[in-house]
Amino acid sequence: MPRTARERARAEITGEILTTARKHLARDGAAGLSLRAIARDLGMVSSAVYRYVPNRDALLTMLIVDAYDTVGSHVERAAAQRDRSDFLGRFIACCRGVREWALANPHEYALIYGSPVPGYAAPADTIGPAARVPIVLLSILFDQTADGSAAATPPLDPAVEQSIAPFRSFAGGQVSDDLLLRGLASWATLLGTVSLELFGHLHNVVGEAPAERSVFFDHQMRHVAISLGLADA
Amino acid sequence: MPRTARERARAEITGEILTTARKHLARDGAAGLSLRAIARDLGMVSSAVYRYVPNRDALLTMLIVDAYDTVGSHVERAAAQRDRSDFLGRFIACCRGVREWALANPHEYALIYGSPVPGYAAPADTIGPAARVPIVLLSILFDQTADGSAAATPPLDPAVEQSIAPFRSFAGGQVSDDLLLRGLASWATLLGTVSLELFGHLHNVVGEAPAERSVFFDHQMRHVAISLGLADA
DNA sequence: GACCCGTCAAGAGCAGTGCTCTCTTTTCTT
DNA sequence: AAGAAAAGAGAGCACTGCTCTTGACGGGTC
Repeated sequence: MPRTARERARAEITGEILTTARKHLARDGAAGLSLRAIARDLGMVSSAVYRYVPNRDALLTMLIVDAYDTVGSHVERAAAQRDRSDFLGRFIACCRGVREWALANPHEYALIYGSPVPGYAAPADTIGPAARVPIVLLSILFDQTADGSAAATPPLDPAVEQSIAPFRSFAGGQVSDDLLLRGLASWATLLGTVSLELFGHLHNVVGEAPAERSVFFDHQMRHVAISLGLADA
Repeated sequence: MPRTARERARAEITGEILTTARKHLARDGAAGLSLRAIARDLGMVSSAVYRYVPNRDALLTMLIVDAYDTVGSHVERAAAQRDRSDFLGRFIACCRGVREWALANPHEYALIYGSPVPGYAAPADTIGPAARVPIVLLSILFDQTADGSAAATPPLDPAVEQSIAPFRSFAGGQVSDDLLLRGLASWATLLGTVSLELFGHLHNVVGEAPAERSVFFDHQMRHVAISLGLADA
């Protein structure tokens, strides 16, 4: 925690810069994010901002971490409201949580799950926050496996098993390779479906009314849940 | 076709601008696309470019249409190499075609399937080219249905059926609603999987070696094919 | 064949951007 | 109180998209 007045002021101004940046991001998107505009909003000169933020990319990184954290906590909260043994309920809550947050914060979603900004490499401090949502999903597969309700695992091509070695070691061997692969497919379908909707690829495909979009999404996610063995067909 | 010398010159220069823009897009991405840089490459002054391209957004639109067309023709060609009755082969060829093109042209892929550029609304002339790949996929479901090998359609919630009314009318009623929904899920999984890989979300999840990535992708797409009834589990 | 109008290239210029450098002021520490 | 560290302010560089004006060239028309 900050002690001296200077440190307090520094933390405060840094916070204000971040808040303003978030506001600009929500309104104009990542590409429109301007350090000068932020400085103007805060009534300071552009060069002064550089005392707090090394450069534009660093600010973007902070916003990325922030976005991962907000969607992560949103999804964690949504999943926690269901009974732990209600695997299907947790899964659907999770999916809805991602979509709700994405619809409410489209630019933040685009920032983390859309095209990476060119010439920008995500630094290591994003990987922790980025893992929060996948971990919530993975925990369902954990519990499902521990519960004994996971489907019997079919034989897999060794090369396929080998390819997800990093993921298996992350999961600690508590989930079968087959289920891990299905989980990754679910993750891809979830993000794919949200991205299709958010990026405008469902025009003339799914009705525009929010209720239609919701019903469609829920149905698709239920379909995914079935393929995970979380629901009956 | 151009007739007068002036029109010929105009078409030629417009083509050169597009070619150079494509080159810059491939190297620097959409955000780094600069009319001035293109003008420099072509040995003309920046304002002269505006004789041929109304503004940066219009150039982006041309590149978007171009990207949709190249991936579309690439996938069409890949699918056409399989026997028409080989549904699974056509589907996998299609998926691989999308991924191959995406890996070879990451910025183009990001341009059309990643975050939309802020403040930019895709004009109507993109929807035709954008539909080419989905149409290839849809044609497999057409043939599968005509062939009688599509699974019997389970009863669906009327609200769900209603939500995909635009898509159903596009498909002309030749494919069951259930299969259309599964098809959309497949499309989402395909794009989701490619996006995860391309946008760096498979780090520490799937091995980095191209062979591992390929094996993983093929397995996931086979899983999708199963859910479409194109392959046995 | 002469003319004249439309098209084009070029340059200057405006407003904006990220970022750096220097200089001054403020604030904390000794 | 004096010195050091931090912060603010401003000028400046190189770049962007885009507009406007000026001058030159070419091609259809009288």
